[in-house]
Amino acid sequence: MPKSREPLSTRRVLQAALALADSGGADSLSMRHLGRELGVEAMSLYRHVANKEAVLDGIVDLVVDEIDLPGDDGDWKAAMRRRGEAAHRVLTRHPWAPALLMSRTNTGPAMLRYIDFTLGVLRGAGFSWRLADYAWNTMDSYVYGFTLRRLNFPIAAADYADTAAAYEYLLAGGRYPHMAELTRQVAEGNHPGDPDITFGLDLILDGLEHLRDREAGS
Amino acid sequence: MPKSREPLSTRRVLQAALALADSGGADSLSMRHLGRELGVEAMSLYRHVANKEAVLDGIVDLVVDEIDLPGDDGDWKAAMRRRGEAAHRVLTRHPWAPALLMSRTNTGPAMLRYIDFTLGVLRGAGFSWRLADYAWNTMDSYVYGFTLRRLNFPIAAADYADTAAAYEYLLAGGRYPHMAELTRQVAEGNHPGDPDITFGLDLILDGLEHLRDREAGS
DNA sequence: CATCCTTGCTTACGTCGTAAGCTTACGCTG
DNA sequence: CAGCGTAAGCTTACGACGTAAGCAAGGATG
Repeated sequence: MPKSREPLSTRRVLQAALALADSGGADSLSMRHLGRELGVEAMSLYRHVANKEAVLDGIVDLVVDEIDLPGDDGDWKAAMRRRGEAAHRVLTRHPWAPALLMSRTNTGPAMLRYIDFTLGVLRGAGFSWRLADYAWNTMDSYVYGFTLRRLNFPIAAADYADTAAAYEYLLAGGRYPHMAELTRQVAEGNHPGDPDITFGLDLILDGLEHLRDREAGS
Repeated sequence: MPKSREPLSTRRVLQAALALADSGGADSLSMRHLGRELGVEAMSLYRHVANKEAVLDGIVDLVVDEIDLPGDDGDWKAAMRRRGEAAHRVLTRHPWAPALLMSRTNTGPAMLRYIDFTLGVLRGAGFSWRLADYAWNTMDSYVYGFTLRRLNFPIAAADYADTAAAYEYLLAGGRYPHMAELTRQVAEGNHPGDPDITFGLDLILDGLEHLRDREAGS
């Protein structure tokens, strides 16, 4: 047994915090728990981290840093779609992250790099500054919003059809006729029900392309 | 002073909780604080409400119930746009609400009514069940996502241009060239910067119309 | 009048973030 | 090598939090 353990550092604290959130969700990330995980008292963490807010900011930026930025090979739409899918994938790996990402102002280096890359792709594709700004805002609102909703969807994707049938009691009263019918369509297998992020992604990208071309033409 | 105050009720508890969240944000909504506001001990609330989760579910549904459903006058796009704008407006009035709305499964009556209405509009406009389902999911992911991000935007809309200039130190190092240039454009007044929900709303609605027509044609 | 049920109160437990001050041990200077 | 400053971690403590368990009072019902 090592009598003097490896010393703490901001980096080590944040990595442990990330692991803790991944394994037990955001609720299990307390300063006391985090200290225990590092073999240290809670108050010792404050030597390396201003407060819990700083820990949350830090691990969000660690997550954003995991998002791969595709190379810009000239096809801006493909690059943007891959970027959105990568973000969705990473955020799904860290289910506690989207809520934090959206409800705080994040100006960590990974986030800035990520936004800068996106603006670069759009500008390279001929978007005006105004349109590029609106474009990435729309994209990200959708991607984060979709991911957060998706993670809290009550039903695991696998047995969606089964569960939809079980929910039918809610809809039996005839008060929500369209929802009832939609549920029936899903239960009967006529429609997968489980939404996929690429639907909205392509929809938005096609729309953006159209706006860019119209702006250029006028 | 009335010796016997008006008795509590689930309704009264939820309304007080809503008022409390509106006035002090989600953090100020604790069972103890809520009891104090009603002239009652915290534990007394549990006669009328299962636990705090139920309170949160309840006030979210109260907020959703404030969203006006436009009459469906045959113009589905206008109805959907008004619906999105109304949701955005209501959620902006209750800034604590979007995070709760997105990160929990809400099956309150107001929410169900709201979704049912939306499905009705889309079905009435000739969307297939599959496309209608994807459509409202995309719309809502964007509307809630946009609203939540917008609420946490660091800069009040009014003085965006001024503040953008102040942020420039962050971008001076040349590490984020596109962000720096975008900030400059905003600071110089060439582009408002402040995003507006209708941009993405119209973008999505136009895309949906296109998909519907293509599906009908094939 | 006796009973029960509803409503609200009291007390208590284990958790949380963190302020304030203390101890320990390492590295530098003289 | 002695002395000391400083950094790292520890201890204690405070005022929140959600809520389990049981109690008290008062009105309704037999």
